[in-house]
Amino acid sequence: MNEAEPKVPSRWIAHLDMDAFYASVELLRYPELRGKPVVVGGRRAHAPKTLPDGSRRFALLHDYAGRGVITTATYEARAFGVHSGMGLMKAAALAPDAALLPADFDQYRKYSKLFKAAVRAIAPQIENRGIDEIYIDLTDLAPADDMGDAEPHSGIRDIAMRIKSSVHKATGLTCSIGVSPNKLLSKLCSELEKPNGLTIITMADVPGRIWPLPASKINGIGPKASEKLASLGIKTIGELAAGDEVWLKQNFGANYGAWLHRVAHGRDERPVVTHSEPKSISRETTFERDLHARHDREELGKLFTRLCEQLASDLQRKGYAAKTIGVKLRFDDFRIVTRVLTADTWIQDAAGIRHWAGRALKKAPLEQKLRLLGVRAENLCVADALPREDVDQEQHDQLTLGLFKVP
DNA sequence: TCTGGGGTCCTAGGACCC
DNA sequence: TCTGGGGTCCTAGGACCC
Repeated sequence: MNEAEPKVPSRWIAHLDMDAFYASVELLRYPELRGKPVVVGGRRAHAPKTLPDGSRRFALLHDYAGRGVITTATYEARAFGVHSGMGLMKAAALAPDAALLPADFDQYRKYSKLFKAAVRAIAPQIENRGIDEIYIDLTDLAPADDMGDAEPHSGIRDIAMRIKSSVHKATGLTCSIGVSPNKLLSKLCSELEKPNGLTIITMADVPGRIWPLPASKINGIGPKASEKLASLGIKTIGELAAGDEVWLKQNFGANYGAWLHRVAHGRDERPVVTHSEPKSISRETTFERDLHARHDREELGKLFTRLCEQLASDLQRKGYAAKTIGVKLRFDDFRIVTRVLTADTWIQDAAGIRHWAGRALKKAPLEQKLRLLGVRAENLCVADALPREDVDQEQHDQLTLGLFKVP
């Protein structure tokens, strides 16, 4: 911390993370599962059944067969070593008796709106980071004498406690909050006392509380970068901070190397962005079994058309038209290929998406069996800002378009 | 029996225009 | 005739995040 800090006004930024969000929402519905290992994931088939006596029967992890992954696990389930992203089949070997619930995104969106509204009523400067996380700029709410490194930040602690209590009152759910001068540090420290935690740090705490953490905890240092860092003898954020900036740039490129050096010292000037427009909207599906473009042509054709219809409905519901349509394929060996095409009109309807996605698909190699098919709309614009005649509404003949014909 | 679905951002090469 | 920038758009892939 010998280098001069950038001359920016000091800020108080909070990162709020709902505790085991999806699983916790499910426990509100099924309180009898409280205290037990529960995982959320997979598809519809395993919804709980209500018995004649009113009690409920839950699917267990060891009964699962398929390609699903864990979306969230309760802390009781995590104790068995399962975690989000893990395949359900693998998780079943670790925690066979854990209850398995299907994800119910409508319900999670409802609780997401509730907790965000509760926070907004106290602190309106909110940046969405997905369904269960937000950044909050508390700078304007902080007492003037609470800025800087002076302890104990009682004013900012009061505000954070009020937010936590308001979220709990609105949803019955707990969250963890980290507060610091920037988004990077707040994200790191919101995790330090999970669940139901509150952690406040300043730049002076970086060596003591941040440097001992693994470098992979930093948002933006994923599996690849972590592995490369480890191969260079760097495991912790402190070791990264001790690395020479020129050396980091040589190993990771000018941009990423400079960024690594900055974040290791806890520096981050990114603002809290309270509004943004989507850049792309997509739909994709992993098949129950791998499919071949030729042998399973009929089945693929139906799936392909359905994805296009779902995407069109998403676009229209959200009020966007797209100029670029793409497809995504995942082969049986997990290799991913994408192909996109930019149209000469704005596209919003299923037939238009099907037409351009079909043309994009023709550019892709299709010898290998497929595991996943996806359709994506990019280059979006707000549809009602467009002259009506610029939106392509003509009905394309689905029988003659695309590779996967529909019977 | 490995490994979902929805996103963002960055890089890099080629086309094309001035 | 040859050499050469810069800028923008399009495309493909990949890392990363929730």
